Amino acid sequence: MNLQALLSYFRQYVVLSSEEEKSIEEFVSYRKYLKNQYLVQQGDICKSECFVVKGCLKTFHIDQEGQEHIVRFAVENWWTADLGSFIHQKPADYNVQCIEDTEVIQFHYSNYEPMLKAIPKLERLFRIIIQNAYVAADKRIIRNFSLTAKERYLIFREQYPDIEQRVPQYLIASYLGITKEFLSKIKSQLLHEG
Amino acid sequence: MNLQALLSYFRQYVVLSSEEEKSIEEFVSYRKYLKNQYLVQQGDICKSECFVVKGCLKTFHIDQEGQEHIVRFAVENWWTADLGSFIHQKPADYNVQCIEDTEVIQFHYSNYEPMLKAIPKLERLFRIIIQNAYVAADKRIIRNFSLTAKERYLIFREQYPDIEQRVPQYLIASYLGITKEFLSKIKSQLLHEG
DNA sequence: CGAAAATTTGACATGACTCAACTGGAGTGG
DNA sequence: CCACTCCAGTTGAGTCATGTCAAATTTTCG
Repeated sequence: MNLQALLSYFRQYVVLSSEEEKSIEEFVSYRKYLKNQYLVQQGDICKSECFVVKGCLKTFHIDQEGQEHIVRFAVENWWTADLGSFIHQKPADYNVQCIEDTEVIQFHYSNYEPMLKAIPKLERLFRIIIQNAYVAADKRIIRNFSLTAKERYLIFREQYPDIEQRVPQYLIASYLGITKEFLSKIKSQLLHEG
Repeated sequence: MNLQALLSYFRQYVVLSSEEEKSIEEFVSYRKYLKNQYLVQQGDICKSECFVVKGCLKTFHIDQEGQEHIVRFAVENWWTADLGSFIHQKPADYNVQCIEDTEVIQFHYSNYEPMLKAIPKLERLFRIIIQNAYVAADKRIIRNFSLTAKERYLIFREQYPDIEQRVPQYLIASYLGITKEFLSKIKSQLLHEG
């Protein structure tokens, strides 16, 4: 099992001893998924939190009308799963599905508290990671209120140029909260301007 | 300085020894603000994270067009400030202002890491609190995409009946991402239905 | 090459916004 | 206790951003 990607990610936030690094291995597992496979299905209990080593996934919610809404994407070095479901072991609000063949390092719910107990520094690590995610989510809420679809698209393109290359346009439209048709019109408008 | 409100809030999440509880006192301060006073101003560096003992505040962002957007409200037993600004000591994206006379327990940035060092359990505490806030923010993003303004208003009313009583309607409209006029129309429509 | 998936385009519909006028308290002061 | 102002809320007419639906086109990939 190759945990290098995870360990170097961790090292950005906390200093781990080599025993601690070793011990992480006991709590996690390495797993490969194929394109279109699901890691989490809405309504199920989310059993594992996943760190993406390779690949690309989408997290989406299906509403009462049966419409899909992309909540976020995940690529290399991102976390994904349904955190709320994982933490509280309640039915998931979201689906998580591979857009490409994907490899993840995951830890199972039953290992979560034991791992935190064994390596308390990880409390800090996860606090920082979630903190950043929270701040970003808050900003996204404001952007969705105060910016037009076109402005949001331009920001997305700048912020995640890599993701734009890897995922189909209709998923990006959904992430931005607009229809695929309207995004198409925005793009053609941008072309005919400059 | 009366920290009971804060301590009983903490006890929901972690078990603290009486020494630890005592030690918290060294890191925090108690402060009163009057209605309309600001705790944070957009552009300034946010120096303190605040726990609301009594009162009500709004967090809002002013966009390029000069329009205000309510990000959230805070009442008793909630935290408020600009977390992103606090953590990274960068200019704040948000204003935080009292809607009522308010009393808070706050800890200064310079005490943040020392406090976490002195009482490592608080890493866990803050992880859990922020985790919950993050999960809630994510859900709000989805709601804003998949629900109409009327549906969002009904959910807000159910979720925060207390807040609806305490804050003027035009601020609630802004929180919901709609204009005050449109919220007024929604309400009259709800009246004429049942 | 052919079928399925993704994207584009156009006509029309609508939810929500803007602006401006009006209503109705809640002070305030004379 | 009336007159005045100020602020929040309401209402209506017209507009705009974005959505819906359906058809045409392009791309992807077995």
